[in-house]
Amino acid sequence: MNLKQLSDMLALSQTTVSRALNGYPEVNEETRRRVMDAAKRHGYRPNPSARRLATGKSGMIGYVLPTGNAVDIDPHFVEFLSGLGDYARSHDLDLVLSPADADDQETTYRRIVANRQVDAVYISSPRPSDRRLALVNTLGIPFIVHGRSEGLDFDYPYLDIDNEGAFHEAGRLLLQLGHKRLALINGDDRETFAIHRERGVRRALAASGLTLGERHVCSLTMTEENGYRAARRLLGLDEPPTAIVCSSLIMALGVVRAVRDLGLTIPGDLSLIAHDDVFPWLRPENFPVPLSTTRSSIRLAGARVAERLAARISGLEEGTRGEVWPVDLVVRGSVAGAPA
Amino acid sequence: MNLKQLSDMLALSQTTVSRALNGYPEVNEETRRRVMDAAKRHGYRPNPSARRLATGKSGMIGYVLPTGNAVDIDPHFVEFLSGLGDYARSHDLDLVLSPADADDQETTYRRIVANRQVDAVYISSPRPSDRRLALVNTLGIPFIVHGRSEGLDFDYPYLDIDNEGAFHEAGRLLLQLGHKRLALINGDDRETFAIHRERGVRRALAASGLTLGERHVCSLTMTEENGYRAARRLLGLDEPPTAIVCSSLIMALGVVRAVRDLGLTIPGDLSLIAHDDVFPWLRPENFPVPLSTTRSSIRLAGARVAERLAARISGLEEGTRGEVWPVDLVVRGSVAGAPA
DNA sequence: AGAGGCTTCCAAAGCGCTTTGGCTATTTTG
DNA sequence: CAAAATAGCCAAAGCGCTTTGGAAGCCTCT
Repeated sequence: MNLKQLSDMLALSQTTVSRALNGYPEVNEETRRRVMDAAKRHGYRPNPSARRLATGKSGMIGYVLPTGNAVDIDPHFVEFLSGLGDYARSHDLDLVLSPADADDQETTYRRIVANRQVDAVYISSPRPSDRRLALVNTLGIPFIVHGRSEGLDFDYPYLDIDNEGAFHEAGRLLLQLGHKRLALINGDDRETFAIHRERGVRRALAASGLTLGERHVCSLTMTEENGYRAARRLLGLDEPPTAIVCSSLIMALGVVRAVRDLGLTIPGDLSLIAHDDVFPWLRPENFPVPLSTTRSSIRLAGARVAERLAARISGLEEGTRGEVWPVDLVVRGSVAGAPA
Repeated sequence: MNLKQLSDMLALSQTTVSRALNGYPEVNEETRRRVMDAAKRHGYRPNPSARRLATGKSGMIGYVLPTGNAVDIDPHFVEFLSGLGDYARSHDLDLVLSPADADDQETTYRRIVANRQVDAVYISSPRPSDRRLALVNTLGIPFIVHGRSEGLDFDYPYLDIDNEGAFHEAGRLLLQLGHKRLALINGDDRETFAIHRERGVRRALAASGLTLGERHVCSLTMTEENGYRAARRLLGLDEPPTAIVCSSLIMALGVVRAVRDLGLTIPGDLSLIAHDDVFPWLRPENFPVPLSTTRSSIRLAGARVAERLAARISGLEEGTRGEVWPVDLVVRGSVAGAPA
């Protein structure tokens, strides 16, 4: 059932039927009802390929997926996707993932924009002066950044959480508990979120006249193994930290294992706070010692990004508003006063 | 730069240019070279919307993503996606995720097929008599199933691992070590993979004249918390198991925690074998006691599924071949002889 | 009563590609 | 050597939609 058949059936022109269906004003309400009724009865659905060719709009949002043998998509992605899907489902949006060589994403961005394959894109894990942002900005496709960049000479729309604030709070709490030697086990410090977190911890320390020693900060991809290694290294220092702030629950697993291996205890010998993105399959309250966390649902962020993308596509959102979500600090058993 | 401009520039018809580019035989090789050369020089890329409208082919593969508030996409998905992306990237395939209400995926399948939005789809986490398979089979779109169904009256192409064989081996090893009371912590037993795994364990026990008691098998979604709960329950039984086979590394984390909570040890009091899908961020050799596993890379499966989908799209693969990968049993410190 | 303005509809021109059917040389065949 | 086959190219007809530029009919003013 295509437009021609439907309009023949109604003894109307394709023009009128098309307009009736798309809500244009220049059609009699009575006629519109007839058309919409017939369309529904016959299960008419406009062919998206044709519509796309005519309008240049695809009804899809895009994501360039960095791939490569050395590239692992991290598990945060899937949670974000859950949220995105929640919203997209109820708004008939599809998501197209365009795999790209991690070292050359530009070609792919150019392709999907030139081909009008998607109406909008989102970008995640941005870095300072991220070239992708400059690119999509000049390409002129609607986009939203999940996270933030820095050092760019233009504004852009984003959704981020207050990473600096969260880790500042975490640091402050530990200092209040009398800890003097903090350490930070961070994610990849080329990404802005990691930079912000480090900044937050440093700011907390500075307020107490302390600093974060170079040897007291680790930046690694967020695996259990890296958490373990970082903790072993930190706890093997001459002046080991009495408290650790950690960027990921998965790394925290490794930290806990390292502490055990060394015969130490949490929070007796070490206080631990980690960031929790809220995975359904790994919850901080279920750690051997319930884990204090800075908590922010990445899934909700996914839904919100989808919502804003949809708004931008339909022209409801304009400008370059940045949205920053506060982060909860949830105190559980893994923190205590500094050991004497 | 579109086809018309390019053909004008070459003083050829659109027909000839199109054919030259698409490798049709009725064009002089000399001409073809000229055309391809000019196309490359001017960066001509056929507009996919137009091509799709004309041919009905989209160059994309589809996946219907079950979503909903109660639905979590599990982290396996992202690893599978990594593999899929690896292959897709080098073959200019995009993946479109169509979010659907988990309880009504049929509508979405029908839509993407009717609209010719994708050239092929894959289906994951199949169940016995899975209606999705019957559906896509009758809809006539090329597809591959990751996993297997059962009880269907038609054949279909799939890629699966030998879940039954793997868990049979795991069970057999434990029996050889003198264990008499095995337990199974499984995934959702509505899914075929879980059924196969249980079958494998039962078969191993049966060969020794033993059985798997009802109370010795748990079927739960694969979270750390569920692993913990299952283990607590099992180890609290009158005749607790001396060995557990577990369907997931994430659940195994919970098992390990439960064992610790109870003051027991692995492998002294309990032997443990888990299935490892090979996540980069959680490795069995890094468990407090290195974990024995049945191991199969879900990422490689993703790449293979993409490869076969591409082959089916281009007509290189036909029929209903099922492909079953063997699974390695990797023995590490978490198994030992049964306690006296 | 004629000009101007709405309302409501339509024919036809794209959008950029593929594919059908045909045409002209050139080569092969009986 | 005429007939048939082949190679190489082209014009034009789709694919199914949106949108432009009217046009007819009916009011409303002045």
